[in-house]
Amino acid sequence: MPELPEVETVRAGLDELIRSKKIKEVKLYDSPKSWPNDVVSTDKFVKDSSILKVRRRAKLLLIDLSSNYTIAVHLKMTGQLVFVGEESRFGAGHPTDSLIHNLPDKSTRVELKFDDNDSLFFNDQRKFGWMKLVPTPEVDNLDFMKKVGPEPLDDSFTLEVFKERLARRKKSNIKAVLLDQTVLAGLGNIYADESMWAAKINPKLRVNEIPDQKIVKLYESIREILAFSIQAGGSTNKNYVNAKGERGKYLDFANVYAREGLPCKRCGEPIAKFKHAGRGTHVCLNCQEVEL
DNA sequence: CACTTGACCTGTCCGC
DNA sequence: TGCGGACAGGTCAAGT
Repeated sequence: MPELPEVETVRAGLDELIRSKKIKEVKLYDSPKSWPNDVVSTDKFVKDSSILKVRRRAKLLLIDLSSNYTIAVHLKMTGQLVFVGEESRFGAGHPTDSLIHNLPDKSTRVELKFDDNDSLFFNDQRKFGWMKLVPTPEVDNLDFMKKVGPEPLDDSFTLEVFKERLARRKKSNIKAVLLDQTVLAGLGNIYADESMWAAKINPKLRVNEIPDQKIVKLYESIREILAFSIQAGGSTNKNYVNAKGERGKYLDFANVYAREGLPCKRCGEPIAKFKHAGRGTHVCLNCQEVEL
């Protein structure tokens, strides 16, 4: 999925598109057997309630309902939340770069139907994602919410906070640490690689092997890159789309992710890709001083 | 304990 | 064209 900028883009789009709409019906397209996650069913706390607002914490979307319940949605790798309204159904104003043409499709798991006949589709090709219904006051008590690290774009996320979080994992590999949601919320494979390139950090180093001045640069880079990507509507590599079914444009500006073999934008050496911390990892061997 | 690996699924792409 | 294997943006549980 979707990392922080993608989830935030979906959140902002959804909040605008579905806020105050009333849910008329919840339709499940997948049998519980093939999708054993905890699903929103035609529960009385969903049907006939209205959308109050759409929130985000880390990579989790929280759709607050007037019933005082919240639909929590995790998109994982391939989840999509796509709104289909009057305009997209009948062509006028249909986004030109929409990747979504006809819904429901093969990957549709859940449809929320609103009383004005607009719909919100939850699609998920790989079925890793989930939706669950939680009483709104209990959202903050979810294990996930208690464990997850700070929001990197919050004002309260200072350089000192970042250093504190990293200090918990001094001997660990920096890439694994950046991907660890309990250290810091929201980074995934794309933005971890992009941030380390910006700070000229070798992803193979342990946290305590990185000079302080590069940690400072990493802190700034993470915030700048995430903010920039939100402006660009996130990254679409394969599946990701926003709430209107449109692609994100961040990868047009990416420095390393999905650029294997292309020249580094700083030094011109070709970008390399290798497996590290269990993930495809993109670096400039020269700028980041990486030995394969 | 802390870190690494495999599993969850489906689709796509690459090499033979 | 067909088939097997590797890989894909995330997160757990299980194993070392």
